[in-house]
Amino acid sequence: MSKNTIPDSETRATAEHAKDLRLWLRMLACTNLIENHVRARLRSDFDITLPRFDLMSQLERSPQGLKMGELSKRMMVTGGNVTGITDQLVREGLVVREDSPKDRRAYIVKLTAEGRKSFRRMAEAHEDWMVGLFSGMSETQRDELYDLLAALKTSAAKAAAKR
Amino acid sequence: MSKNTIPDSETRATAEHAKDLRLWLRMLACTNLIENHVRARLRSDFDITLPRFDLMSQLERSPQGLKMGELSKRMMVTGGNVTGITDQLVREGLVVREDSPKDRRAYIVKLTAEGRKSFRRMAEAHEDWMVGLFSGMSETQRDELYDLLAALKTSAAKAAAKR
DNA sequence: ATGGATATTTGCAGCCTTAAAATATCAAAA
DNA sequence: TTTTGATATTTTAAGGCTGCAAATATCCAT
Repeated sequence: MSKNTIPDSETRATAEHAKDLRLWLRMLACTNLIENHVRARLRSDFDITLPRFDLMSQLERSPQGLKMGELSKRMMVTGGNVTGITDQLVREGLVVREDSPKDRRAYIVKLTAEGRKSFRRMAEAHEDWMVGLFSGMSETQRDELYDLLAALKTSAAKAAAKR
Repeated sequence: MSKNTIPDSETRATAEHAKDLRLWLRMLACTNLIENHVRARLRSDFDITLPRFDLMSQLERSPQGLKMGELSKRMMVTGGNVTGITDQLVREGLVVREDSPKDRRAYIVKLTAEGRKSFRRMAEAHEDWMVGLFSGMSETQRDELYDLLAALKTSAAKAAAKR
């Protein structure tokens, strides 16, 4: 009997294995749910895509502007990618590329006045959506989740770095 | 003084607002980190994309097969999409479309023997990656995270449904 | 001045996505 | 039985994001 109540290390390892997978799948489902919702609303309400919103969001946090490479790093996408997204935003008059005074190879991307105004409006709505999406959780739960995600970020970053 | 230590409801609401946003951004960062890692490894190790892997994963969990519409619902993507992904997998001999005996409009998609074999191999590696990515968290932390995500899923699903 | 990094852009090819129109079939009402 | 409205799926078309590799331009240390 005790042989079955206390799983051997092999069984135990497999069970832990499956648990991590379920954990990930649940997390992915949550994120997709929220992300899809946000994408849809950004499109329907503001006619903008998530990557473009993200880029503007990075710039808003760095009023002095960011180099393309910095954007690439922060957004975790390749450089060629940032070029395309930036092009589009420039076309729409929401951001500008300025020559870097220090480095003639580099551009510094900044929000335009209109871009800043536009972003603020979207960010406000975005925050409201978030409040709504998380409103079913208690403040304690949200705080705990926030802390656990910090632990996860550390763990995953470390593991992803190897290899 | 006490005027500053106890924020009025306006300030408080704004602070809570910002917290939800930060929580989401952190969650998104975590998910992207893991997802990008998984995508990269699926591609480099098995030459497959995440959506295709996901579709096979759904089928593995439903050995009796699934209709296109069910796949669409479970994967949270549009129907036209499932068609494309399925086409590709059929071309590679990993899944088959069988006519539904009940409903002549519908197909039932199933893994082929090769598809099942192929998926099992990938799933094993996938699980190992997960174990690695979560290994920096204690079992307690992972359990807590799992439960909190359940709460989030409920909360977000409810909020997303409105509208 | 030379050679090796660095910052970006470009072009390519693949994939995913939505949206709307087209097919085919089902199921129930008239 | 015919009609009609819903359902299941595909097709088509247009738009965007993505990574990767090659091409440019510039920087910096030797």
